[in-house]
Amino acid sequence: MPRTSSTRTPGSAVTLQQVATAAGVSLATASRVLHGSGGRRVAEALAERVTAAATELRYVAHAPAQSLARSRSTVVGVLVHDIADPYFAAIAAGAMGVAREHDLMVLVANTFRDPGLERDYLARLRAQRARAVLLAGSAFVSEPFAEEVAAFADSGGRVAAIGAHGTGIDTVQPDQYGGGRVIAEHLVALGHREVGVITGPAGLATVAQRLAGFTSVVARPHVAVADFTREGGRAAAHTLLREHPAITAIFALNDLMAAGALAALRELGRPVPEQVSVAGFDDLPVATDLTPALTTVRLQLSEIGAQAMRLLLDDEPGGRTVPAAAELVVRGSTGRAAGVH
Amino acid sequence: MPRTSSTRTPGSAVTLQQVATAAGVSLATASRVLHGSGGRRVAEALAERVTAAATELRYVAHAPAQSLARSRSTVVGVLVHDIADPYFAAIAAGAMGVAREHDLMVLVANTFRDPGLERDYLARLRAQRARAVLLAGSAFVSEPFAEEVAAFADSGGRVAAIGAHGTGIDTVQPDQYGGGRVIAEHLVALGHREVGVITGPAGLATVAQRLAGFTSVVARPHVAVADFTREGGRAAAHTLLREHPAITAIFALNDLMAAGALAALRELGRPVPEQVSVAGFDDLPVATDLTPALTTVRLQLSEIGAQAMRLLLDDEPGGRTVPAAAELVVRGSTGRAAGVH
DNA sequence: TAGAAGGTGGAAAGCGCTTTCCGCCGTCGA
DNA sequence: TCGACGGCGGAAAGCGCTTTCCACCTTCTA
Repeated sequence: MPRTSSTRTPGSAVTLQQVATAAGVSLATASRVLHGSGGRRVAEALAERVTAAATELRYVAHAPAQSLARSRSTVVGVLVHDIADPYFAAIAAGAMGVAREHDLMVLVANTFRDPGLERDYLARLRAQRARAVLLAGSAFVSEPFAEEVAAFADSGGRVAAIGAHGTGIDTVQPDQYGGGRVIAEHLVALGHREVGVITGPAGLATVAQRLAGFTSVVARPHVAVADFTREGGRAAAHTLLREHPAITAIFALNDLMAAGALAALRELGRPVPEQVSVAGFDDLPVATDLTPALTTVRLQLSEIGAQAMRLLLDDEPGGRTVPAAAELVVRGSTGRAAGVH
Repeated sequence: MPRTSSTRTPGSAVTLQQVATAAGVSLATASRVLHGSGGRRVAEALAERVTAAATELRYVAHAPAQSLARSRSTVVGVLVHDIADPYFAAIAAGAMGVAREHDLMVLVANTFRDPGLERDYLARLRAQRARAVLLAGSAFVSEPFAEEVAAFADSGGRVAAIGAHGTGIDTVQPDQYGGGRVIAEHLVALGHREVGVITGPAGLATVAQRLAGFTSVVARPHVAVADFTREGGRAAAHTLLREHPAITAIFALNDLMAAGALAALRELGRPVPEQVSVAGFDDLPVATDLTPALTTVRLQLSEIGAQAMRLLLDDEPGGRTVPAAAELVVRGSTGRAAGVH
């Protein structure tokens, strides 16, 4: 009888049957003691023997078998474009905190911004019978993806998203529009009239919303498209300043690109904010460490991720929308427009 | 007969039996066609009927059932202290890239630096029958944790770690010692004699190694302990400068703390590097955006994560050690010691 | 004192797959 | 012409759990 951990056969895990045998009870009893969801009690004496045996043997339940028998798993999925992007990392961390309160494990699907992979991962999350999936990347609004989302929901999983998404699913809606607007108002109040905007890839919902908020105040900014990375922002800033030398302010649609824009201005020897003001969006931790510190819009990303996970896990009917604030944070990178007194 | 996706009963997923019935073949045949690992072929005509039915019904295999039957799962675990920390995010991203090449999903366990949680997650990863687990956090060298690692390996899972770890498991070893040494040499070459070091929590292997490398050159630096965060670094820098005003250089054991140290120096109005030089470790993306840009030690984190995942997934025997380079990157934050000409 | 009611342990039937057998059929060699 | 053999589809036995159902043993009540 394998009693101590040193005598267990390596390579084969301990089963509940072994625990039951070691404790001298039936399989059913052992199951009731250790995972007692049958809603039944077991006599104290037996229960103790079982837990003792389980501890002794280092037993942990075979999760796949459990999922099969209970037809519900203990994993949830989080779909992100790129976990190395601090924006997604913060959301994921918030979501994970809540998941852990519910004793769930988090399967992170890193799509590398590939729509095909996005679908694929969603299908695999369905295969895993993940209880829920959080679409953290502002997904491309493609037909096949929407179908895959529907299939996931059909098979009994819950879906929530950050930002705008189709019908029926829960969403946490950061006030992207309001954030864009408040940055624009801030720049206008400082006297800026020639303004450049560095946007991200078209088709991303967040991009459209932030931009719409901004243009609701500044009707016709000069626009350059970049790919939501620091390098993209740097290149776009160069382009913008070359083609429109009169620009006195640049609004980058996220902080990463704003960091790139600051780098570009440094390279050009144009002082910030004396000659050109720069603003970002997200308020990533890096914003305070830039020079000058970045004026931006604060999204409480970790809390947003947590909130989305809460929506996924309470058992209310779906289709809800929870707003999340976007708050202007003024730091040193914006100032009065050159020539305005 | 539920033929189209619109007539499927919601809430209950499609099973292989349903696909088989729809295709007019047996369960076994359907299994062979769709997941054909039995090493057997099926006649063309039948195979086509089966795949057609599967597509039609949007069938995806029940992964837990598959894991149970095959007694091997398609998930791997990655254990990190905090996914929101760019250090771990980069490692995780690298690991995920390789996992995806192998068609594996990644379960990310965020331990929030809690040793208890670390153990707990490892047990749950074992419960999931994760094929392998990557210990990305330089784990606390605690006895119970080591036991849990052994239990995981015993039950047939592979284990790899970044940085120093017990026996038998694969490890990727960034040259922490060498990195610490090279920073020290750099500072000494610049004439610094009074040097402060901001270390992390004792018990972290990386901390010990980086520090050891450093002190192999600078025997007795002034040491302040912080908790590996920007705020910790900032506070520690203040302490260091208050207690040892003669310090002309600060080495923070990671870039996050170095960013904090730079902030502290800004607050004190001490110019960097004219009065005080600052160096970090890791070369996170933020390093180039600090002012002045940070002198640091480059670790190719993403590649390190990828390499570790490769070790986990090839089928070579374990216990290997793969070194990873640590390369000095000199930027603007270090300069000649004040008073040295 | 007997019968009902309530509590507790165990046997067994799945959960959705994989995979080993088994048996059928057609082909080929002697 | 007949037996051996190879190829391929299907039946069925698990994989490790959960949970229903049944049997048994105590109480408690009339």
